[in-house]
Amino acid sequence: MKRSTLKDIAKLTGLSVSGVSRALKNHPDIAPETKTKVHEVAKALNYHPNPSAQFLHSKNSKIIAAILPEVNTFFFPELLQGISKIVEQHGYFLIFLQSDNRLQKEQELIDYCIQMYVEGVLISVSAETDNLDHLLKLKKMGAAVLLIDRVLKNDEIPYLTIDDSKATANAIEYLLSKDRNQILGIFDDERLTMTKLRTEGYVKALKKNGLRIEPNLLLTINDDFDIEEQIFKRLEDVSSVNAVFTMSDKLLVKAYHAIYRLGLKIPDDIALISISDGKAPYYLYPSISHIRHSGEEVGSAAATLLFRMLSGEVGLVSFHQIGTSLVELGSV
Amino acid sequence: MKRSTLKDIAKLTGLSVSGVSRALKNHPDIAPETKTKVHEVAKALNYHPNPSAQFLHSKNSKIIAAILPEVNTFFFPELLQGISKIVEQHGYFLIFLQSDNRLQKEQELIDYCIQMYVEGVLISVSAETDNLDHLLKLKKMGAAVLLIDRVLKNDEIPYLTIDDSKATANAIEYLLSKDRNQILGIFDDERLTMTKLRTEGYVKALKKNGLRIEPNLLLTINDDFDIEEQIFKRLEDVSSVNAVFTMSDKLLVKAYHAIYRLGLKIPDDIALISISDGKAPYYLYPSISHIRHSGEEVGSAAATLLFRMLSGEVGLVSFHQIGTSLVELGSV
DNA sequence: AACGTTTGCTCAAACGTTTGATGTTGAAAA
DNA sequence: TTTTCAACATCAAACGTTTGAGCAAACGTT
Repeated sequence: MKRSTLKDIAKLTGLSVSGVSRALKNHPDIAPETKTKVHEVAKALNYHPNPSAQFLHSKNSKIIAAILPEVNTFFFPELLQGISKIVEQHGYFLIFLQSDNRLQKEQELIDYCIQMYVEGVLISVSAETDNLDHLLKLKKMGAAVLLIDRVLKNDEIPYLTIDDSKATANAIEYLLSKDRNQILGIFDDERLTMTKLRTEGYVKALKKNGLRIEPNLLLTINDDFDIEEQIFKRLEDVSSVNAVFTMSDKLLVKAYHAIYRLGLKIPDDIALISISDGKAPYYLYPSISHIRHSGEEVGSAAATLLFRMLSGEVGLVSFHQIGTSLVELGSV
Repeated sequence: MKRSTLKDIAKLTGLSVSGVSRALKNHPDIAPETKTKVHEVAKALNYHPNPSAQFLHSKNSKIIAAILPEVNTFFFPELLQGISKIVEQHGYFLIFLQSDNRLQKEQELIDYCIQMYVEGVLISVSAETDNLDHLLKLKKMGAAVLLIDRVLKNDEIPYLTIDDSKATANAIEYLLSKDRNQILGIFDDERLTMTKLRTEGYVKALKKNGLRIEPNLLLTINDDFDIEEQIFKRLEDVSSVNAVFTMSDKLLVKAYHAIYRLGLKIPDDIALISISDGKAPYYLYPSISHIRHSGEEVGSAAATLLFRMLSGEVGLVSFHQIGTSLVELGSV
C-alpha cells in the first residue's frame, strides 16, 4: 500500500502540484469548487502530507525531547504524562530518553538530540550532573532548553521547580505543630541541588523553632542499594524519633517498610510525612500526609513554558516556581 | 547557529556534494586521503546529516510508536523502559502515546501514526477496544503492529503476552497449598481479554482442586472510581475469606489498604497475593508474594520482536508468550 | 599501439513539500 | 479601444540527502 502524494492528487484533478498544495491549505488564490474537489480526492486517496518533506522544507523537526533520570519512580511517569499532553496539543512529537542517572549517558543523549535536530528539550538532570556544558552546546545549536524538577541553578538556562526549601519547611512545621519534635529527615542523593534545598528547608524550619540540628536525625541516602536497611538501622539506633520526613516517594515507601519491620505503629508511635506526587500516600496504610508535588502539573507547566520559549514569547533565561500544598491524611 | 550541510563541506573541500556524501559513507570510489579530509572538515563544522532529508529520501521515518492505555500505573513505566532501550539501540525514535483507556482516542492515535508515517507500533489496547479495525488499517498502510500485554486475541495481528490463565492458576494453587481455600479473586475491567483469561485461570485452579466457584468470592472491578470501597465492602460482607488474589498491582494496593482498614492482619488473618511487576510488593508490609510479570522484560521482548518483523525476519502473524515466576515473600 | 579496466570523481535526478514569481484569463474602468 | 486589476492556476526553485550513470585520466595487458 503506497502512500499517495500531491502528485497523485494533481494527476487525478488535472491541477498542478502547487495548485493542489494551495487548495489543501485553503489559499485564497484557489477557487472554492476547486478546493472542495481537491479535498474530496485527497480524502479518497487517504492522503497525508509526508512529514519529512514538510520538515525538510520548514527546517524544523517538530520534535521535543524529554530527558529523565529514570521513569520507574513515582514522580516521573506523571511528569511524562503532563508533558506529553501539551506536546501532543501543539502537534509536536515527544521523544523520551533516560539518562539512568549518569552524566555520560546524559551527554550522549544531548548529542543525539543535536543529531536529530530536536527543537526543544525538557530535562531533569542526573545525580552526577555538576555542570551544564552539554546543555549549553545544545542551546547554541538553537534548541530551547528547560530544566525541570531536578535542576542545577544557573543563569544561562531557565529552570522550573517547586520551592524545595519551603515545601520541606512546611512539612517540618506541620510536624512540629503536632508536637513531633524528634524528626528524622531522610534525603536523597546529596549531589542533587534539590537535596541541598530540601535539607536547607529542614534545617531552617528547626532553627526557626528554636531546635538544634542533630546529626543523628539527618539521614542522606547516597547509595541506592540498601535504602531500607539504612533507614531501618537509623531508626533502631535513635529510638527517640517520633516522626519521619522523607523528601520523595521513593524514600517514603522504604521508610514505611522499615517502620513496620521495627514493629512501630503509624501514627501512634511515629509520624510519617513526605513530599509526594500524591499516588503512593494512598497505597500505604494509614494514608500518608504529604506535601503534594504533582508531576503532571509540573510536566504540563514545563511543556507550556517550553513552547512559549520556542515561539519567542518568553526570554530564554527565566526561572519559575510552581506551588505545593499540604494534604493531611492519617500518618501524623 | 546554522547547521552545516553537505554543500558547506563541498565548498570547503572543493569536492562535489555527492563526493562528500560518498566520502562520509566510506564509499570505495573515494580516495582515502580525500575521505580523511572530508571527515575532518565535517567534524570541524559539526556536521550532522539532516534526518528529514534522509527520511525523505529513504522513504521511512525511523519512528516506532508505543501506545499505552495509561502510564501512571506500576506496569507501564517499566514496559516503556524496556521498549525504549531496544528502540534506542536500533537507532529509531520512540514516540509514546496514551489512549486513556478510550477506544476513540486510540483510533485517533492510530490515525496520527498513519499521518506520521510511523514504521512500527506496539500497543496495549484500551479497555473499550473490542475490535482491531483501526490496527488493520494501520497494518495495511505498511506498518508493523504488535499487541502487547493487554491484547485482543485474533489471527491477523500478532501479540505478545504472558500465559494469563496459567499465571493466575499458579497463584491460586500456591494459596491452596498453604491451606487458604476461601480465596477472594479480584479482577480488573471485564472487557479486557486479559481479565477473562485470568478469571479463567482462577476458576480452573479451583475446579481442579475440587472446589466450587462462589460468586461471593469473585469481584470484578468495572468502575475505576471507588475500587477500594468495593473491595472493602466485599471483605466486610464475606467474612470467611482467608486469602485475596488480585490480578494487578493497581488492585493489589487497593486491596492492601482495604484489608488494613478492616483491621485485619496479613498474613495471619488473611493472605494476599498478586500478579505484579515486582515493585509494589516491596513497598507494602509485609512484602507481598506475587507472580512476577516484569514490564521491562515484556517491553524489550516486544520491541525486539517488532524489529524482527520490520526486517521481515518474522512473519507478520505470530503469537508469543513470555514466562512468569512465583516470588514468595511475607504475605501468604 | 590499441584496448580494457580501475580509480576517483561529477552530474543530475529523485524523494514530497512549499512558495515567490509569473502567466493567462475575463471583466470592469477609462 | 486600451488599460487595469482581480481571480485562478502554473512554473520553477528550494530544502538536504542519496545514488545510478557518466566521464576523464591513469594504469595494465596483450
